[in-house]
Amino acid sequence: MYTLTEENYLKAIYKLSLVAENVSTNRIAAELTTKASSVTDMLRKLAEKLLINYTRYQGVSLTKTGEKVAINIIRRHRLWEYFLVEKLHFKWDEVHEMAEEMEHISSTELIDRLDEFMGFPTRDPHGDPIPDSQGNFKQNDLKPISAVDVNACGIISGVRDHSSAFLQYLEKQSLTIGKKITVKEIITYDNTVILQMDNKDLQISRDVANNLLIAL
Amino acid sequence: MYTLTEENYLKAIYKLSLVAENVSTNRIAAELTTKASSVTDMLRKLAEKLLINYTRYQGVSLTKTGEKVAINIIRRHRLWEYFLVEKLHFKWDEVHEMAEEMEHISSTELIDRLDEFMGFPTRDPHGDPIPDSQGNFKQNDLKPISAVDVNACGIISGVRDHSSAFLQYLEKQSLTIGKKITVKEIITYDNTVILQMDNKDLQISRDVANNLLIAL
DNA sequence: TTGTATTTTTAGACGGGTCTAAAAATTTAA
DNA sequence: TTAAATTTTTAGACCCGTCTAAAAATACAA
Repeated sequence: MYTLTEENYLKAIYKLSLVAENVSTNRIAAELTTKASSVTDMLRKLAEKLLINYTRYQGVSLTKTGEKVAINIIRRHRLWEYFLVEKLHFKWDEVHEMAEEMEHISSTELIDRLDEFMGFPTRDPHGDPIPDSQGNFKQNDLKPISAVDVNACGIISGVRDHSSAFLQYLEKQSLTIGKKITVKEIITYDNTVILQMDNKDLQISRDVANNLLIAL
Repeated sequence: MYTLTEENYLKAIYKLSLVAENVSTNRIAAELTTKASSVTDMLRKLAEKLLINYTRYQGVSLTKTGEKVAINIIRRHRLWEYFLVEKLHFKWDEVHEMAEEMEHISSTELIDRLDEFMGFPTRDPHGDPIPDSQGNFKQNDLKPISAVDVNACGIISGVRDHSSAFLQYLEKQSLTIGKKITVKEIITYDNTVILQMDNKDLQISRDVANNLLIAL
């Protein structure tokens, strides 16, 4: 239906749309580590196929169709990640690259059967919601630890950074999905955060606090 | 490691090598439904990468490396077919196209884990052997029903034609892998074969007899 | 063995996706 | 409000895999 490259552009635009209404050429180029000129070429192509709204110099947004396609790619990605972790016992920091390839397998019947096989999971191994076959899902309502008040208490429920370096660090500190934590103190000097978890204190840097999401 | 197209060429050459020592440009073109000139271009490229032995006008054969790559693609294809049938409950005539896409997922770790997850199966849903992680497998020693003597008796163990039309026909006639059959008679007029299976007689055409393999 | 048919290769072109370099539009700052 | 900086687009090129048309090599047949 769509080429691998088109799918990757749609996914990138969707992701960026979540943090900014209008997505710029340069943002897309950065996200896909490609050049702005390449992006412009592809935007023209996607606009022609009615997958995005695009006028020169004005940035882009997904059309209804484009959004549907993007959500479907994300569904496939997250279902395969779930499969890799739950069925093949990969660790949560090992699955991203593989899922990047697998998300382009086109059969919807396959994905629906996979979904059923795994019991219709609603969250992937990183806590991100898995859209159902209709594309419906509830967006996470989570906050980075860096944004909550002292004495706030919540459940670790997601990450903003999916890099294996970050995930491995979290794993090592046992800062995994489902853990209950309390924010004890925020050091004003460098925004280091002191957490309590399992009755122990734990220090995390500003960057980590920024990328670790909790449900209050 | 290799592009999708390179992998498809290697697989095609491997397949054709099983029935003819030296594989011609035209045979490959037919197998991949492309043009001879395109094949020539790709052969030069594969030869440069030391995956095939190629001299102009002389046809090609796989190098040791090329064969290893080809067998690995076949391993991936057959493991995914097994997965689709055994875990996701697809029918044996539905899985070929999906597996054609999935065989190009590159991670060997993934394939080895999948293999383990399914208990190291040795045959795919069509009876073809699945190479192990070292690339070892025993080639089937099967005969088409059209090539055995009257009164011969054996177990249906494979097919030569993997088209869904053929597989659906077999399914309908219950001529599936594992069934025990006896060749009762061969009509000399048109080589129709009369089989006995489950104490019932069954007629199959010359073409069907040619594409249905049994272990004696 | 010589001519014809077939197979294979070459030459040149095209589309998809990418790049660099330069031009155009937009934004920011003086 | 004009100049400078930044962003975006265009122009032209390249690589990959493909194609058509034509040339070259090989195989077949009289």
